[in-house]
Amino acid sequence: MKSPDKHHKIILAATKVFAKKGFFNARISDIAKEAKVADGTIYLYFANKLDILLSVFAQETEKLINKVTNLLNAEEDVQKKLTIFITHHLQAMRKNRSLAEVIHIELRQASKLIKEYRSNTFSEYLDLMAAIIQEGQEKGVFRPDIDVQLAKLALFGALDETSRLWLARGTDLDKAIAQLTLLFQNALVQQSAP
Amino acid sequence: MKSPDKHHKIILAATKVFAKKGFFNARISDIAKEAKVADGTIYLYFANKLDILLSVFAQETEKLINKVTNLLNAEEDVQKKLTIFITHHLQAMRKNRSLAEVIHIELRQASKLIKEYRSNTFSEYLDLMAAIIQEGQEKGVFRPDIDVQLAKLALFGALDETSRLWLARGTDLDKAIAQLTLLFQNALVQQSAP
Amino acid sequence: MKSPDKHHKIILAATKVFAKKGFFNARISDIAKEAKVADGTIYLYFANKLDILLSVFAQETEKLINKVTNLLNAEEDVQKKLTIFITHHLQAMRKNRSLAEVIHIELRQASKLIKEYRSNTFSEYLDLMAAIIQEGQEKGVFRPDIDVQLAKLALFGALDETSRLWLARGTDLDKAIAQLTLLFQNALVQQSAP
Amino acid sequence: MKSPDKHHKIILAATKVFAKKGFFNARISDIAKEAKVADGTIYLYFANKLDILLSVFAQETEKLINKVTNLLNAEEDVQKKLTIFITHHLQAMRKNRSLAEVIHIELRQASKLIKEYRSNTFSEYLDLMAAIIQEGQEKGVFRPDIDVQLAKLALFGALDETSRLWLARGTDLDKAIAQLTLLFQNALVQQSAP
DNA sequence: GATGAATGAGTATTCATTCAT
DNA sequence: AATGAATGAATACTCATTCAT
Repeated sequence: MKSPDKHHKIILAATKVFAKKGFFNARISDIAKEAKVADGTIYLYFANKLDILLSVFAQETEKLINKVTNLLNAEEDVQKKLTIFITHHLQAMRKNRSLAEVIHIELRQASKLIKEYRSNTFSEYLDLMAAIIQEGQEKGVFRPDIDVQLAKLALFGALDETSRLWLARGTDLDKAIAQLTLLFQNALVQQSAP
Repeated sequence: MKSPDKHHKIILAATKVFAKKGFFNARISDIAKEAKVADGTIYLYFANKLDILLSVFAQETEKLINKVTNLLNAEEDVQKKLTIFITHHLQAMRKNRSLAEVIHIELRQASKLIKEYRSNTFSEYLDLMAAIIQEGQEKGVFRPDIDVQLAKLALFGALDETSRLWLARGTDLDKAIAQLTLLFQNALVQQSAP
Repeated sequence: MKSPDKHHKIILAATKVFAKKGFFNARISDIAKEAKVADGTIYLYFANKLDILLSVFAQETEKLINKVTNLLNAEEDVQKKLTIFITHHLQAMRKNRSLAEVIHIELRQASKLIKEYRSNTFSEYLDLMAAIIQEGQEKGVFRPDIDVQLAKLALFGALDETSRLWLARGTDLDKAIAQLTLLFQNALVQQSAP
Repeated sequence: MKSPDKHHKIILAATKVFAKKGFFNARISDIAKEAKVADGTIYLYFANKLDILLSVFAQETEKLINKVTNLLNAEEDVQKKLTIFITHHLQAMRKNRSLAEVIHIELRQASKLIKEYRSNTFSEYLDLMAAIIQEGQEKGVFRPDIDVQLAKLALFGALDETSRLWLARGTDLDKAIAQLTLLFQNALVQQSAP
């Protein structure tokens, strides 16, 4: 029976190697060495190189979803929920730099290879944002004239670009969290009647 | 003397091929065939494969800068300038789909290879946004508590993510233009005193 | 574990192919086919094409040294030692035509690539000649006014040129052995006092 | 009409480049640049790359023959003739280092390509040695039991090996001239009857 | 004659994947 | 299950030669 332990070791190693070298420049043997298994062993757990990337991504996304869902469920206030999402996303990137690299660089890199690259799991993650915005609109807290899907997209784009700059230049993430929160609260919150 | 015409033909062909296949999966011979020159001819004009990508990117970015600068100079109102930038960027992507692909996929794809990839030229482009925001703040039209660099980043991220979705799903770009304008005007514009 | 057998098969094949085509005109795939392995397999055993040539040369030189050293150790008379060296060298070339080609054509061919091409191992081989000459001088058999290094050089040049002609024209090697022996005995042996 | 001047410039340039890089590593464009002509111009004077090498070699050999023939004709004594040949050969190498490289490295390098590489002209040069030896035998000065062709070969091999060492290590050529003269006089001269 | 831009055949080397052990 | 030696397809780049100007 395939060992879940080995499967995990390979995922971890692959995340590291993909983050460091990029999908195309990563070698199977790099991953094997990092995971301390033989090259051939990898093919007992994954169909091919792309499959490894997809698995890495799916698994990490799953974790993100679970974590942030819990946080959101514990909160009533939609404005605070928005803050929570922004905060958690960027903190998660900071906590797992390799994941950050994999998400916003490698995923795009392989996008030509993956038909449905922003697949179910990742869409679910993005939809957590959509749900917050919609809830805000329904509660009359967020402006009703903003398209939910567009806002979701814009927010994710902003988050992603922010984490890219952090990766590249080591900019201040805490400041970014505060600023993005401010920016999107401004953008979304309904002006209270005088 | 090397023909500028051929240089141009190769750039065009490369943009097309990179957009279609991605940098790593593009073959020099694909580009040569598309440009209707011999493989070797490419090396009379470019040092290597990466150099082609860089040249494509630099040239197209230059065009973007020139075009949008002209449009912005002809406008006084900062809010309208913001609208102009958003509108022009997405329309330029629509007009040159290959460029769109190259910008937001290929550039990241090769980012591991290019140290300063988002270098000079592209930074200049992004700084056009920063200039608008700053001008707005100075004129008292935009909120002063928003960090210019952060806002620039967020806006570009939103634009980029939007064009990505358009590339992937063919979403409605005109609606996106309207919505992003609305969203960022909300986010940035100072609430007038009652 | 890499098979020593395969290493050997590749060396043999390379010797043959280099001898037949020359270093620059030999193709890795020629060697692979001759050795009945895949092209890639060669790179499990050798770093690159030049490394193959060097390995071939080093190994064959080693064999020459071992064989002729044994023969020389079994002989006391220096004049006979000289004869033994000349004889063995040319007979070895005759026995292994490919080696002959590699030694005096390929080695020079690649000499621009190899800094210390006539390095260690081959120098050792040449020094066997020097040792004989020196011993002859010390025993008062060979003329003392001849420079050992020069004589060594001249003798090797003569042997090498002889084997070249044999390769090119198939001249009579046995006659050459007799004649070279005669020539160098004349050249080196001290005239006995009347 | 083809300019003899340009032909000469190319020969000179080729000698230099072949000597420096070796035949296979020399580029036509290197030679063209060195000769200050266009690449294509070379093909107005030579059929192909190998033809250049052959022409270089033939022309330089011709010069050697003419020069040494004059010197030999001015001398009666065969022993002195032998000395003259040895001296002139090594001095010529010293005077034209590039020629030396071309003769003993490049020629062998291309030997697989040239069927009759040691062609007529070069054979003529070698036969000057044979003629000296034969004359010596006929005059009763040189030993009659030495085969003329073999002796010629041995002498050339010794000269060639000597110039190789000079090229590689910068050894003392004057000493080499003296020693080789001594060695081959010993080898060839008939012991005077008591 | 002279040029040099254009050509395109040619090849060492890499690396994902397989499979005998 | 695990190994890692073996495979061989795949490709960026070079350079001798040509030929339109």
